Amino acid sequence: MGMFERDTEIYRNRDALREDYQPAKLVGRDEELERYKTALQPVINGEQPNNIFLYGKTGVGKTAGTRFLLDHLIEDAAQYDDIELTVKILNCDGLSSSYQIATRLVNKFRADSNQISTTGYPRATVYDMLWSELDACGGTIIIVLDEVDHIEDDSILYQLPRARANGNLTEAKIGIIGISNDFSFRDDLSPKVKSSLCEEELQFPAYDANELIEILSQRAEVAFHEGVIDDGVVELCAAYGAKDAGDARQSLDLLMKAGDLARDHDTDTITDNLVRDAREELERGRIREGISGLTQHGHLVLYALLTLEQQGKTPVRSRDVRPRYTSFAEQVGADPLVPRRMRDHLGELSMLGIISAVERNEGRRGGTYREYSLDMDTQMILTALEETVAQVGIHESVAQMVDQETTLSEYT
DNA sequence: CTTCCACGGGAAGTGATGGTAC
DNA sequence: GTACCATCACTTCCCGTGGAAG
Repeated sequence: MGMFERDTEIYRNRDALREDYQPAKLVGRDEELERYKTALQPVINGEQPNNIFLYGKTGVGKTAGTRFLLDHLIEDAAQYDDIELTVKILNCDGLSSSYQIATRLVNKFRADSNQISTTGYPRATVYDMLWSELDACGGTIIIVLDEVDHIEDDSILYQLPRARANGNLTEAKIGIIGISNDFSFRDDLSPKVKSSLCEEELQFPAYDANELIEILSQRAEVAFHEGVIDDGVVELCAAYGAKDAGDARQSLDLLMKAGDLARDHDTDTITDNLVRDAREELERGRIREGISGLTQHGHLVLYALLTLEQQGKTPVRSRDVRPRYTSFAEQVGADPLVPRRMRDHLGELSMLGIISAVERNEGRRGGTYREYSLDMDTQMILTALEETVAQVGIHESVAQMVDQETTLSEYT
């Protein structure tokens, strides 16, 4: 027996559950894709492409549908000698400024050996680089900006569609496809940008439970061997996805995680219980990821709330979190943040779903304030903190306190 | 009705960090 | 090296708000 041994194989093709898998047919998006196709038609006619704005909640097939159509568009455009089509897809997640978008776009057009740094240049320099890359590429260029709502300024969305009119480009014809799950993003755009970016608007509605079941069944059939999935598992995964705004991605992730758990445990069937375990596991991952992205003070605020929860002092308003937080900050030799900033951290934690906030208003007596409490199991948060945080001194004493379920008198 | 509270949101500014260009 | 440049976490300050108290 070697060191490695093949697992009991429940998967026929695990990739079919991945986000980037492209099934031959996209379920439940017929009308949307038909309209999308019409909006892309000018490309094949060799005309200036439409700018398209696509919106709909997460996991409703916006990105999948876009990739699907653009792959076909590239294929079909190849049959016409007079069309040189280039498609670049950029996910704007984690990029907050037009400057960042511009640097990434320049790099998309450049060879791996010739990439530019994402900081350091003046803004105008980066734009000039972008124009020369676009013109050097030439032909028809479609730029897909996925999660475009992450960009906090209009600049690139204003510049790109107008680059030709403003004389920055002479060769290339540019089409922008903006994808967003934030409905209000469109309304917040300046009128100038709105009119050019939103020439064609497409809306993808959420999947209903039946569509989710159909999608999951379609993928599961490819992904798993016969008889691996218990009755009701697909429906359960679909139900979780449907509850969270018709999100197919979430349902698929859940099914895949359940499959992975089954494989790890050397069992050959996926049961309802395994799906529930998978859900917990995914939740843990989400929390861990959220916590690892926090600053030192974010962690200290969370430790403060954690101990208060442990002592049964939650829900607690920010002014009562503060003394605990400042004492922790002093223990690790950090200057405590100003109250306003500490509240920002509390708000960030509740955005991440790690803690929950309830707004209260006692009018003239108490004004408006928020009461915070932990939204997750204390032990789970503590474990996540331990894995990602190097706040040794605090962590030890907090962990001990949680373990013994005693109240340490020095933190009152 | 007005008053008042503790907030949240936003603007402006600071100083550190990490980068380019000369 | 110097002169710039963008970005981040943060501070400071100010203004607007919901709703019970007066």
